[in-house]
Amino acid sequence: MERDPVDKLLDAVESGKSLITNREILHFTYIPDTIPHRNSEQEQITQTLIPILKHSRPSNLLVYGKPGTGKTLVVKKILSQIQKRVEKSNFPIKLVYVNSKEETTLYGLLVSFGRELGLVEEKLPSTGLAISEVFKRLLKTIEENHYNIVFVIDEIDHLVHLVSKTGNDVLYQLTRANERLKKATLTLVGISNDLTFKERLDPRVISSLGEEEIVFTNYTVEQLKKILEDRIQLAFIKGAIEESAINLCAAMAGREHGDARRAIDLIRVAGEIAEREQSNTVKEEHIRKASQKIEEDKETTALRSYPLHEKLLIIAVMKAAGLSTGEIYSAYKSLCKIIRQKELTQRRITQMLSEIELSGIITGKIIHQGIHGRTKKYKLTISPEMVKNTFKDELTFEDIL
DNA sequence: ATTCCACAGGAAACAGTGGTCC
DNA sequence: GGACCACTGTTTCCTGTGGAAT
Repeated sequence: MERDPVDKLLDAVESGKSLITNREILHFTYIPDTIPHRNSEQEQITQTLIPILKHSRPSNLLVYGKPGTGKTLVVKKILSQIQKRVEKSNFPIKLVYVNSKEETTLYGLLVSFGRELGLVEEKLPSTGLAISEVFKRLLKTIEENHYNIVFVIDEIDHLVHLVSKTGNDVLYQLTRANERLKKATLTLVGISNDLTFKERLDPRVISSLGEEEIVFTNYTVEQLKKILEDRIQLAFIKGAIEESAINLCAAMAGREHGDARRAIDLIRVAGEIAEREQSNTVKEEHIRKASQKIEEDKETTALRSYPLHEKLLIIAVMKAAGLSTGEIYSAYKSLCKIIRQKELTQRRITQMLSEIELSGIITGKIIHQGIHGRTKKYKLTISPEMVKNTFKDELTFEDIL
């Protein structure tokens, strides 16, 4: 009698033991008691913030570092420690943490700042007001409550990008807010992934925001390995991961500017794959598979999240691989005709192409063809099958794939 | 030495949405 | 109910460009 294949599989999975004992620890946001290899940075940051405890205004602070170097974790940890110290005193310190990437607009960023200060919808509506009005209300609340604010702006480079688009000088006003506050203070802590973003800043802002700067250097492969070992000890059963796998994992993450988040992600996914394959240990091949899976997942989510015309354009590039903008534009126009969509102008399409190029799904190369003009030739960096598979469920594209 | 192609990509303006305020 | 605001996605208009062809 042949056994049911599903049953067989389920039996096998049940009898195989789990390699991972605590998944929570395999997420980067899990904060261990100590953050490894960042003692000097922690000390520096604490130094600059100490004036708060002495009831005076500390320097504004800029923290730099590539993704996954632990910047945000360190800042959050220190601030919560400071807050604990002053909790019982009658000297209120308020910590406000805002991530610029989570807000699409400048307005939204200021509003979420206001919400943290306890301004409700009626006092600070989330649309409709002038930005200067929002600002006025924020300062009024701070002043009235005699708050001492530490305003942490994560990914401040993104904020600078937003500001430069609208031409508003909110950052400047923030850095000078103390001149308008009499019974309260405002300290800014900016966190940035981009070491060059200062160049795009108004020089008046740099002088006050960049009073103190702290750089988080990239983790070395050895440090990554130590971090991994710490987490593995907590999250995997003993001996579940082969030494060579840890080495490979640290090396792969180290190659990408020492990103600890990526290293931990890699080991987690590798563990899951190994479990599914009912392997007793996590081996090098699992790390490799994990790396590939993470890449592919990133690509499919990116593809899915594009709006209609961008998707059409990606399909057009797929069909007209290696062709010039003009040819891609005609391909796109005929696709529009088939699915009865109004086509956009060529100017908009060139813009979209460069936006998609930024995400890495397509690459473009400028070609000078003499009398045949200048153009940019695009091609997909991912496999056409990937595009087809991702889009095949969408009814709109039924006729064109 | 000029000309001239086929776009790239900047700047500005505009339409539409969803809101406040008085 | 009209003036005003922020913001997005778009169109319109424009200037610039490297090198094959002349």
